[in-house]
Amino acid sequence: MTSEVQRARQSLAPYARPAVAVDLVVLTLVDGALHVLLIRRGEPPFEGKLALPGGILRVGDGEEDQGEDLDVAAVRELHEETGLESRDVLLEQFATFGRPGRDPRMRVVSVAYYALVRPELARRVRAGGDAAEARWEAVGRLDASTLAFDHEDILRVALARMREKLDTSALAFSLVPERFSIPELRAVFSAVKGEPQDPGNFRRKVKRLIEDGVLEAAPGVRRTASKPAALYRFRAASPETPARGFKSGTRSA
Amino acid sequence: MTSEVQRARQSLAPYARPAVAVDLVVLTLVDGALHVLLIRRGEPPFEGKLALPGGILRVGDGEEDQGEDLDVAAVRELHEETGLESRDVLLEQFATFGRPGRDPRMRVVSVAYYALVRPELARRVRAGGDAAEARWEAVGRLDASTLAFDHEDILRVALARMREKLDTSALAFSLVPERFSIPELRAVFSAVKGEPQDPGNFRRKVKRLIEDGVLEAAPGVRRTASKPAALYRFRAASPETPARGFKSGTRSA
DNA sequence: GTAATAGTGTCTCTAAGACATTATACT
DNA sequence: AGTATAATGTCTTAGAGACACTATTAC
Repeated sequence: MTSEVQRARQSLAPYARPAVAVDLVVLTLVDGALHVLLIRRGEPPFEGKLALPGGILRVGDGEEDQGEDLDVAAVRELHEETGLESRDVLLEQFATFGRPGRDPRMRVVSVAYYALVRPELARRVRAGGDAAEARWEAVGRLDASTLAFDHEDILRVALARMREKLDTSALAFSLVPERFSIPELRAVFSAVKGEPQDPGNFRRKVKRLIEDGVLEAAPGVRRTASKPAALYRFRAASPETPARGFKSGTRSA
Repeated sequence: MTSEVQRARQSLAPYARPAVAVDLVVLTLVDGALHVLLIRRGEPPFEGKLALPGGILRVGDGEEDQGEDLDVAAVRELHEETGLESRDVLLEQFATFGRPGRDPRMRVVSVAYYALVRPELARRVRAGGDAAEARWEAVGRLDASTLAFDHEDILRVALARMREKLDTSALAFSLVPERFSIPELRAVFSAVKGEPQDPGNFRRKVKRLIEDGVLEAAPGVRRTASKPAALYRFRAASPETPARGFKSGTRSA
């Protein structure tokens, strides 16, 4: 047993290897509801079902050229399947899925990322992207067994992680336009948390972020069905004052 | 480009594959300080350096037999290298590391887990485990470049994730004895957060957990250098009343 | 004008932080 | 007796939640 472990670390080559893929949970907000980008599968397995976009990690020859980093693969797949650039989205690894049998063809370990897309960029995806069959589906409307593989699990874990981080990171600002109104930001919180947010209380929370320098007023107004709303923007990280999201810093004097 | 992606999903076989490993950040508390289990490497690369325990994922033949799940591999490695059983520890996947070149021999993608070990079990590790060279090292004393591969990164990410979850999960209860005193639990918080916790305020927080049924009084006392402390235990999850950690539920009436 | 919603203000309650104080053990 | 620390209590402040209310726009 000891020798087995030691041999494993000494010489990795003789072991059978799984395929390693990168899968993407690409999310955006459409009309106040979370939507996920899905692709209709054209071949078995799961032919005709919807699946998360993704692809195989490039590993080069594995020795001299060890290939691309996981994050690079995620960026590449995102670009290939949506036309989006990495600077346009928040792309973050959140979990890895490797249950035997999750792909009936062979053992596949999938490193999963979520990609948060601003609403104004989401419209371009079908036109610009490579994947002609890509489509946005409302997360709430997906019933069990519409997704291929274990992609329903992956989606669920992505949403759970986002819920955890929503209040303590700058995540929400990647789901609104670069210049956004407070009601728009509130819609993100309502959608991700799955319950409406009180307008007054939410506004107060955002106002604190402005006082703390996390957000700043932006020119223009957002026209709505009634009274227009003022705009704000997320203040980019600077070396002295690193970017913070909700609650990520002390609010001392 | 489109066809490339489609071919990838249709036929995974022709792609070169990385090795997939499971690495473990095994942590415990010794004298109020976090310690991580490390193994002295006996062969290149990084001969003589300390490394996280871990091993290669078993994938079977990859077709008929697709091998073991990632979590199973983590449990197996933990047992092989420490003798610990999965029921004794909190084992949780937290991130995956795949930078090209992180292992000079070949492309290796490592799925990383942290394993939290109760102090009373930690002492058994050297005697019981397979890895005779395993040793506990104080996390605070590790200086850069003592660890092999990118294991310093892995350790850092593990600790960061634990800090995030400490207040919102039951994680802390896996680093104290099954029956623990409030000061012992406070030591866990102090060690993970890296700053001392106020005794009075911390006690008040724990008392709320007792009122809420998360913890319950346990028989006996913990003897200390001065006044003995009362003991408590974490109430196991039940179907009706799922287990909660710090703050993981509403504290309503 | 009316409807809708942006934006403000108020009241209550919970919890965190910074302590001071008391109680009970070990030496 | 003296020391250490478990355990309790007090005061202040920040923030969440539940509202009522006002202001400004589109129609």
